[in-house]
Amino acid sequence: MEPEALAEADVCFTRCIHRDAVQAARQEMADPVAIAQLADFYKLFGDSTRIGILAALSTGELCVCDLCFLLNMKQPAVSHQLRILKQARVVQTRRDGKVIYYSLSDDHIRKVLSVGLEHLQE
Amino acid sequence: MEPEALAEADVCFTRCIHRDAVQAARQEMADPVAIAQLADFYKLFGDSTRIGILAALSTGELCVCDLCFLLNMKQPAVSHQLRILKQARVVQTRRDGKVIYYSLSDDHIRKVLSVGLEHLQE
DNA sequence: TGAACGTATGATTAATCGTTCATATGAAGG
DNA sequence: CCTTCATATGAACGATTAATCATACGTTCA
Repeated sequence: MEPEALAEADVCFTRCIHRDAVQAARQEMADPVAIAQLADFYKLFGDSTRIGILAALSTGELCVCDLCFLLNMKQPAVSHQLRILKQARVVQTRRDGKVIYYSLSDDHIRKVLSVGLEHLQE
Repeated sequence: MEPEALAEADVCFTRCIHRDAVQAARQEMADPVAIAQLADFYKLFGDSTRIGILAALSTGELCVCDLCFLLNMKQPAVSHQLRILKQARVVQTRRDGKVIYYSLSDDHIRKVLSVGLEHLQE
C-alpha cells in the first residue's frame, strides 16, 4: 500500500477525491509555513480590543492612557495587548520621559485595516 | 464631577491624557460597531485550519473530501470550519449529486489573503 | 425502497486566550 | 534619594473555540 493511500484512508474513508484539483491546489497555494504565519498575523486583527487599538493608532500616535480612556479599558488590559502587538512588530514605541507613545510600525497595517473595512461595506 | 472625568478615573487613575489626540482619534476612527464587525471578520482568518481552507479554495472549487485530503484533516473538522465560513458568507456551495463543492464567495477574500501574504514577505 | 456514500450536526473535551487584581519597574522632580 | 506617576509584568480565573467521536441527513443507484 503506497503512503498516499494510507494517508487518504486516514482522514476520510471515501473515494471522492479529485486528484487533479487537489494536485493543482497543492502546487498553487502557499506553503504550510506561510499559511501558519498568515493565520498568526490575522489573529492579531481578530480581537476587537486589538482592532480598536490599531484603529485608534491609525489616526496617530497615542500613549497607553489615551488608549485606556478612548477604548474605556483598564490599563493592564491595554498594556497586555500592546505587548502582543509590539512583539508581532505591528506597533512601535517612542519614549518621552515617563510617557510611552505607541504608533503603527508599518503602512501595511493601515492597508489591512482599510481592505477589511472595504469588504464590510460592499 | 462631569461624566467624562468619572469615566476617566474609572479606567486609569492618571492624568496623562492627551485630550486633543483622543478627541481626534474618536472622530477619525471607525465606529465601535464597525470595529467589532472587523474583528469578527478577521477572526475567520486567524485560524490556520480556516486559512488553509481559504488558501486552497483560492485556487478553485473543491469538495469537502478534497479539503480533508489536501489539509490532512478529518471530515467533521473540515465541515465545522466550512460551516463557519459559509455563515460568514466567505465561501459558497454548489451541489452536484452527493458531492458539495465549496468556493470563495467573493474576490475580496482573495485580496485579503494576498495583502496578508505581501506583508509577510517584506 | 434499501444500501452506499458524501456531508452535516451534536455533545464533549482540551487548549487557547483575554481580562483582572496585585505588584513591579523605571523615569522625573523636589 | 525618595516619592510620584506612567507603564509593564505575573498569576489566576473565565470564556471562547477547535478537534474529536458518534451519529444523523440526504442523494444516488441497484
